[in-house]
Amino acid sequence: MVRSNDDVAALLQEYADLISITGGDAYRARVYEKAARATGGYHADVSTLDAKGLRDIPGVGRSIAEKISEYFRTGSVAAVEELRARIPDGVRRLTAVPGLGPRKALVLYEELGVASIDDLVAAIRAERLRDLKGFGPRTEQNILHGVDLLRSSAGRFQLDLATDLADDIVEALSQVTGCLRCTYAGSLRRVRETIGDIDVLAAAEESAPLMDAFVALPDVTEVVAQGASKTSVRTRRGVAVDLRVVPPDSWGAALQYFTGSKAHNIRTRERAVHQKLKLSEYGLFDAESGEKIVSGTEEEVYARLGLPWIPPTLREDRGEIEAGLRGELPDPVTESDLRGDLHTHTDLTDGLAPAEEMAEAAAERGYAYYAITDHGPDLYMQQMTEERILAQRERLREMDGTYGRRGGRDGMRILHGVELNIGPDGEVDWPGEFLAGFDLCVASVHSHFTQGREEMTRRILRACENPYVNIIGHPTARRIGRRPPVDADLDEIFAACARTGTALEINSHPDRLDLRDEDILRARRHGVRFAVDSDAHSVLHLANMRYGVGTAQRGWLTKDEVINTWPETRLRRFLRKGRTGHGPGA
DNA sequence: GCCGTTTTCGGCCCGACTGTTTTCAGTCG
Repeated sequence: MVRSNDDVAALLQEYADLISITGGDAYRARVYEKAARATGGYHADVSTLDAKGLRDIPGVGRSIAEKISEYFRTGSVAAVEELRARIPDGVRRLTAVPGLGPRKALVLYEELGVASIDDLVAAIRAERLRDLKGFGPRTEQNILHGVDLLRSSAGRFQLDLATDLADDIVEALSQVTGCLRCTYAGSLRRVRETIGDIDVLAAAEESAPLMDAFVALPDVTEVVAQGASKTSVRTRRGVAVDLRVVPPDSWGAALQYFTGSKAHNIRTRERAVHQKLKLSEYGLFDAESGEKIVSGTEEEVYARLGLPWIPPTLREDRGEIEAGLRGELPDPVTESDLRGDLHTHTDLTDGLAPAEEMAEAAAERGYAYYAITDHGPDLYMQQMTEERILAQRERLREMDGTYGRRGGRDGMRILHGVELNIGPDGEVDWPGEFLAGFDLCVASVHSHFTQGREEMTRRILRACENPYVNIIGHPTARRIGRRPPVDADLDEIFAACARTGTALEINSHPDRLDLRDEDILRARRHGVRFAVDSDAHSVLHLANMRYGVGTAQRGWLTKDEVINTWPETRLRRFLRKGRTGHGPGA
């Protein structure tokens, strides 16, 4: 659901950015950032909270609570408006360029009048940056590189934003009288990692009531086109949404057509032609007589083409047609197959919620086991120590089995883990003796992203060979639109994972989705096991699992390849890896 | 601006890297 929490979080973050750009107190900016994060991840809808309720949000005190109230009361916040008047929004958007922060953005604006990404690129091309104090030719190159990165994802939206919006729209339209079916199609249904626009499909005898309801939705800011079968709008967050209304008996053909991908559709239409048929969004027809054969359901359409129904996440023309013809389509892992989450954080490090709240929410998801894996000490800003993590272990041992439907010792098992930092040479935070006390260890790259290919490969291989490392977290360390994947010989790493019994993570966070689908397809050929994890830093993030599962499906993963679908005993056996002697107590 | 079994004032996650410097500011995680 699109929540007002996200609006408030965005506003607080914007204010923090503006404070930083205008050279305000850095601590003040940080407080607003923290409040933004806490609000975005808060379990209750902030628009329903009173002053006291607002102040229960961590990091929200009197002043911020008042600003939030002011926002809901008047639609804006005076303090934010004041800074907005001083700094054009384009200047703030400059700080989204990796390598370009608030200080440099202000210099660029004040000295060169740069107030947009386009201005910025023009100024770099004219070599005007290098004369500024603190800038040079290398800075120009780095910023230009950052702009490329940003632009590679420009016009596309993060999967969670698009999904939330689409869910809301589908829910609203489903209530309209006469709406027989409604769902979203397109790349969102295929769970692509970013979304260009949203395609919503509805079935009704009459389209007008649906079209009217659609353009009247509160999120709609602009109607681009309105017709009987298709209406296009733009929404508050800039996402374009198309609604297509089709007659009920065309539903299957339309859904198949609008789900795509284009490449997949070309293949299915080719198959139709070979069978003297014609496939369109209206149905499957006899090519000669023009007589309609089927159109009601996707299953019927595929069946008439000699194919089993193909899960949308597989429809990319990556061999799914051939596999379907051979009867070898994989049965993709689903969210309900998951028995647990193996990578999550608490407020002991950079998470927002205490372990108890996270465990409670995990138990509500029906998990049989749940791992808490806060950051190790090498991520210096997290201030972890042996004492702190051992104290956490004691608490978790007490909580073990007490959450979940059955309660008592039969309840959800709580695993104590850690997210280790893979250092530049492949070393991790703690020696083996200490790591042996954990139920599992995730190890991830968090620094030195630009190492050369050989060094990076060696580094990650070394982590795989560590007998205590069970899962390589977000293996390529990419951030969609912000940081490219690290340069490493992935096939060598995949082979090492298979050899050593190290799982590769599919990190479900919508700005990571790492491994990505193509890499998963390659990795599984090596016989690697995977862990689909939320990497949750708040209770709400636990639900990001759906994106990780979608990504796993796009990588053709079946349940058996994903270790956190396994029963606990099988999982524990896997987690023992190559360890001898002092294994973790089960 | 928030927060407190160290405190209602004085702290605030800290260190590394980069490119620009000639001793450091800015950015990042």
